[in-house]
Amino acid sequence: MARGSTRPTSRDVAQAAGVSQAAVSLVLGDKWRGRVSEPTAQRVRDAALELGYRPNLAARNLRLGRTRTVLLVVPALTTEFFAEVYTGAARVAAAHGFGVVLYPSPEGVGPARDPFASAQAALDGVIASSMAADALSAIRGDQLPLVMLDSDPEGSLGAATVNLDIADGIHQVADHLLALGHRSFLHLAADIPSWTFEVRARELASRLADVPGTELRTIGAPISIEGALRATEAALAAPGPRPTALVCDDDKLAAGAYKAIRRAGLRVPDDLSVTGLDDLGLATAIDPELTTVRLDAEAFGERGMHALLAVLEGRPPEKGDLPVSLVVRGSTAPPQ
Amino acid sequence: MARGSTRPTSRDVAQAAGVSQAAVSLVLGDKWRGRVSEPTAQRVRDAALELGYRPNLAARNLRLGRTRTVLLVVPALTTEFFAEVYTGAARVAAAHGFGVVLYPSPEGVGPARDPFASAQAALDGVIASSMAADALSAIRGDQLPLVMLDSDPEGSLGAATVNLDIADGIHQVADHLLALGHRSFLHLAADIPSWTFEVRARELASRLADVPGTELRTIGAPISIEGALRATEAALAAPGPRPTALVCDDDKLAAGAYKAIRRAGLRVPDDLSVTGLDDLGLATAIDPELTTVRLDAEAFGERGMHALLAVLEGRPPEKGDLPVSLVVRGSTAPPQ
DNA sequence: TCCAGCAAGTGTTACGTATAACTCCTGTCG
DNA sequence: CGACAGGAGTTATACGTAACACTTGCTGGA
Repeated sequence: MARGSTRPTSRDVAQAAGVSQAAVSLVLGDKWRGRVSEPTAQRVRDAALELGYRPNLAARNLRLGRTRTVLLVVPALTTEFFAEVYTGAARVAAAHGFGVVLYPSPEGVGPARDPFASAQAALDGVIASSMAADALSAIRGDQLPLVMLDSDPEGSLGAATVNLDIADGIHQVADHLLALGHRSFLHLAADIPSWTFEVRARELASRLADVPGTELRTIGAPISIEGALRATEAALAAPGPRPTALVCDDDKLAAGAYKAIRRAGLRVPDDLSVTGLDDLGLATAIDPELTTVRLDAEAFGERGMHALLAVLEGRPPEKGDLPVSLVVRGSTAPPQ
Repeated sequence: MARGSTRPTSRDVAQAAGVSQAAVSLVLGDKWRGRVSEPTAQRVRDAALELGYRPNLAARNLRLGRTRTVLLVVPALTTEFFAEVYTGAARVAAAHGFGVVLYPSPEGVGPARDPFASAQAALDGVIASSMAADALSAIRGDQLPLVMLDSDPEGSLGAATVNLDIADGIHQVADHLLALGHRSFLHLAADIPSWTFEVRARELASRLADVPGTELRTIGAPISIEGALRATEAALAAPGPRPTALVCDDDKLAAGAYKAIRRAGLRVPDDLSVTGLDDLGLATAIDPELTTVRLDAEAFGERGMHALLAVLEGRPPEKGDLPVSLVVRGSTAPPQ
């Protein structure tokens, strides 16, 4: 608490305005129509302003048994993707009188340990990315209303899920590369266990399986430029015919792959076409600009918050995946 | 709160263990040495585990008058810089039993409006980046202990400040470019009003003023790849001799400048040397890799949290700026 | 023998708020 | 003229926790 004097309470305001504490609560809680006269209400408001009164949230939360605060559990914020998810969620939340507290999994890769020890705030609900899924047990233990982002709709133990249509995105990537004439593919996969990445692998393999004469190899890498660089370098140094198309699980991996390709003395897209997924700012910062799948992160966050509000009010959350779209840029071309 | 049954309280645990609520509080609060016998304490712990008891934080906060939670106010998390600041701050906080709640200024550029309406958590203190300085008035109004990051040590109204030695970083950049033989400079400045950017402009100008025959022009841009691209394009299209060195306020601006330079048919570093500041992952994702100033964001966050803890305990915070270092890569070379 | 001192607890209270239940007063209608 | 409806408040209480002050039984020293 502040040094020196203590913060004014509703009782202090009441005394200053010459009314009871209950009247202050009524007026400031906007529930005074027909209970307090207008002049008195004004006196209370003036006194509150004068004293710089701020309600004690701990007391209010205790009294009401709810906090109007929700937790957003995300992997580390090393790209703007989850920052935008937060923006969308926070906007919707604010419109409904809720606040959003962010819990970024500390090291980016490892799962969140105990979001409730760290985010000391008491919570009404949780929105969690499947990339931080290990927090799930603690959350379920608390019986908190839960919405999962990009998570297996079947395996989420009844929690509501909000998903991007990643499968469709991967299909579009595959179709685009196939149409260009590519037949030999390398998949640079994120080596984080998460449903969203499983979908990429499954859908890519399934789409290519429909086309006779295609080849698909897969390598894993941690989601970082360094990690992708090393994995791609190793793959390019491997014996055998070089693939002509490199499908990356996200834009950051693609940026790392670019570096490996340059170091190997090859060029994008002449020697190797590359695709990403996310459409971060990074996608247009690298040269050539990256063909990638655009995800609407803000809409994702909005939808997540809407779903959580629905759960909190006992309504069924909206169904259906969020659409994504392929953005074709300079990193893909027909094989030589 | 959870649907169905209500959460167990310390009184429920007491009843299950056959002791008083006070005993439960003592045992679980780890203050029972010499007050409760070991067997009884164990019974209480078992009962708590059995019932899945979690203390009600609102009640605890109300009782104790503090929350062991601090707020970190940052500009939007569109780069990993503030994500790392958070990581550092959260690590130190956790070691002292504190939690950190993040308040990212919604739109990235605009200042935070009311961090306390959104971050509903009750707070013991605040760490704020100077880039979100408009929140200051609300914070001061609440008399909350405050630490400012990268803020004017003189003008911060007595709040503790923790700064990176940006001035030294800019000096190193200037000296490096001068040593290479550059005399005609362009400064791509972030057009956000913030002390940290004022320092860059001031120190660059002052260093160049020491060397006769140097020229310095400045252009402003919003901190985004698009913004930097447009500003740099305009500058390159301007009449008069082209500068040979482009000093950017941060790496993101440098990435945008790269694009403008490519579009103008020029090359880095042959036609134009470019420098950044931050040493984000982006710095090595672009080609050629960027000469930039490395900031230790995690150490920055740690230092910020240490300073806040010091303020909370009435100790004087550690003085002195955090060192930075120039990282020379491929984007700088002697002028042709 | 008696009291001090300690272990092992229990009873009670306060934190600041929101609200249900109550009181008092004034004007109006049957 | 009496009763009653509503306006304008007030009083009292509970939310769950932490901690202060107290009790009880026992042991050991004078």
